[in-house]
Amino acid sequence: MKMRRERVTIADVARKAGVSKVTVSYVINGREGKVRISDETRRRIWEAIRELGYRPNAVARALTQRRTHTIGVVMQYAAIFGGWSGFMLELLHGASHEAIEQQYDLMMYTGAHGDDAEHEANAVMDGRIDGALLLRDIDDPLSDILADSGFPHVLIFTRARRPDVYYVDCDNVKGGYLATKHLLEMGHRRIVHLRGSSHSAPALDRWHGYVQAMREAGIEPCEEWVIEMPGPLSDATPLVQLLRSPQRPTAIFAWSDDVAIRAMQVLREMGLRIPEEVAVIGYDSTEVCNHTDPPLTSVRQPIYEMAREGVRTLIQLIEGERPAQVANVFEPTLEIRRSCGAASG
Amino acid sequence: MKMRRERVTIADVARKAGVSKVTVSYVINGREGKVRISDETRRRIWEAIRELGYRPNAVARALTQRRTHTIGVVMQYAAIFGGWSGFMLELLHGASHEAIEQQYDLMMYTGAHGDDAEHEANAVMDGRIDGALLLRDIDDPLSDILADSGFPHVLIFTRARRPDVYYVDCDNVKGGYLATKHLLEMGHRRIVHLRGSSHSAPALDRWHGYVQAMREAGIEPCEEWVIEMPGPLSDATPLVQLLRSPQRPTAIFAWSDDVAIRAMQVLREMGLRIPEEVAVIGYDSTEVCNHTDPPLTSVRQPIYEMAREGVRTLIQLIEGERPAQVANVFEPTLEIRRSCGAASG
DNA sequence: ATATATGCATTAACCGATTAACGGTGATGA
DNA sequence: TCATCACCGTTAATCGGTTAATGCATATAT
Repeated sequence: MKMRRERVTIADVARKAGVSKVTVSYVINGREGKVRISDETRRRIWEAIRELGYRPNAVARALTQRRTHTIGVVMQYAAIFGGWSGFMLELLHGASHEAIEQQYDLMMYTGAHGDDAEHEANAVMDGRIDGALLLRDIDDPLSDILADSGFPHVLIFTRARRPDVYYVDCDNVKGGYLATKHLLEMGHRRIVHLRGSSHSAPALDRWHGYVQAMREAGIEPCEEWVIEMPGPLSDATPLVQLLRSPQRPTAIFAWSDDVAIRAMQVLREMGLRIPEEVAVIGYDSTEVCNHTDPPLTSVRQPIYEMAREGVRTLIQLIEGERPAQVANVFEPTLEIRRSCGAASG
Repeated sequence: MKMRRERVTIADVARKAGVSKVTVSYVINGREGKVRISDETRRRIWEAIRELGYRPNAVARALTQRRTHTIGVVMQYAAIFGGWSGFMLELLHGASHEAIEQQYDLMMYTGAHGDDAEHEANAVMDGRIDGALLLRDIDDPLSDILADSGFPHVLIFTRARRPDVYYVDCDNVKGGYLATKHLLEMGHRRIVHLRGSSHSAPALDRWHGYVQAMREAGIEPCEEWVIEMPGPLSDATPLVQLLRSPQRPTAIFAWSDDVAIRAMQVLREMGLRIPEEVAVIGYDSTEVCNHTDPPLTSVRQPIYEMAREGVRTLIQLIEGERPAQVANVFEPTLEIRRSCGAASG
């Protein structure tokens, strides 16, 4: 058993068992009803499979069936793995849990292969996956190409631009509103928003929620109060400058937990106490929020469940069902910890 | 462009361009030298490809070439995504970075499909991936099966049991030693070790490093001081009990960052101050250590780089090279923060 | 005695590509 | 005039499976 054996094919098994390839195929796949196989033959075939150490080739099978039982998770950049919160981890956990349960495998695409959308679409639709979960920007053309080709896919953590594209999202306007409202209720007026990328629908929506809450409170948020900070490694000098200004903001609403954590770091370096001098609120309420100093109040979206739901929907599409609702929008909830000065709980 | 077109194959392109399939194949793959194609023909073929919206089928290609340009990351359980630290995130970041750079795609396997090793081996060797990166227990039989079949694979974050199996690891005995030594140098004598699973080579090695350092200091670590706590959600009552005993431990060495964070949580709940009453040290020194309260001193292994190195080695194996050294062992370093009372820096 | 059913398995075609080997011009050189 | 070469491409086989249609005994029904 130690040497590198030649590849064993179904033909080898058939030869050894003294039957045709087709018979072996039927036995392996348990296609009773189509064709009948005697117990004796079945036994001989399994024996041959065992003795030869035969392993079915999924590629060959995929070619005839035009099905791989594999789904892809397509991200915009590999850098999303560089986040400080466990967002991506929780997403993958949910996705793989559901995939395993439904006997699907997972492939990961992180863009930047051939760069342009057409090339990415080629990679996605090259037959290796039956469908894709897209974690992409709102202005990304990939979904359009897939939709035009009738390729099963579901967007997650964003809305879709087209009415025929399935997506799983959380109400980000409401989330942004909840966060800002909480700060307002804690008495803050000068609230800075650290916004995500302008290509990200969640980021834009959360920002709108912020604006809405501010206006509702009779405050017109000025431009300098909205700082684009897509990731924890983004340039923080605009924030620092703002914190040095005479009319220093008293609260920060960060569009994601990791950016909030970065903000807390900045505050600490500047010697500003949280939440006494500046309150901070994050978004996603990932596990890390429980362990920061102070624990980070954050708006929760049920990442794990949303990812599972995305996979569930995708598999339905792959298997020819049409889930009734194209949009699957979860509700965000506020999870109060300590970074905003409210009584935790 | 809106309707779901039928699958376009290379034969369709050939027909439209008025040439044979083979000619199209040669043009697409730029196989100059093998066969000569006139500029005019080449032009017609590309035009046909564009007009028909042809996308090459990677499955068919993989069948003939017996190559998919895809590698698998094989984990033991999906639950590894449930960790509180960004270990898995950093691993995936490094792995996908290197894979992208080398034009490979990534598949993820999280075990538990058919359960037993033979089934898992079938899944891994079913032709969809060219090689695998294994993140598995030390007593796991999967690597043996792959090795016996000559299937390219590399173990990461563990050593190998066989001399012919490539692996990328970090010196965990030394890491455990470093952590314990640091606590000893800070004056601690009653040091508890929160050990990982007994199936995990890193966990066992770190434990041995702990024992070694303790003995070197003339302390025989008693059994109750070593508590098995593989994950942050493991039962913590043994730890709680130990902390309630009259001879309360003054320091905790956790085998991973997330377990260390859990320990800090327990300490906080018991009203014990860190590091004044109990010092805590973790392992991996992931990003989260910078943000905990207090920042967590931890032994660093360069996860990102190790993952890249694993992929690099794997691709060499796939492409027929034999990297000189089978074992690739990185050095751990101590990263002092605040949770042990030492001057941070 | 003939038709029908049942049990068991086979043959042929196909999935969508790749690779090795060969073929037919027209121009050039001996 | 015949051989040789360059040029441009084709034919046939193959990768490792699946599916539809068919074949051929033997047993049972009419």
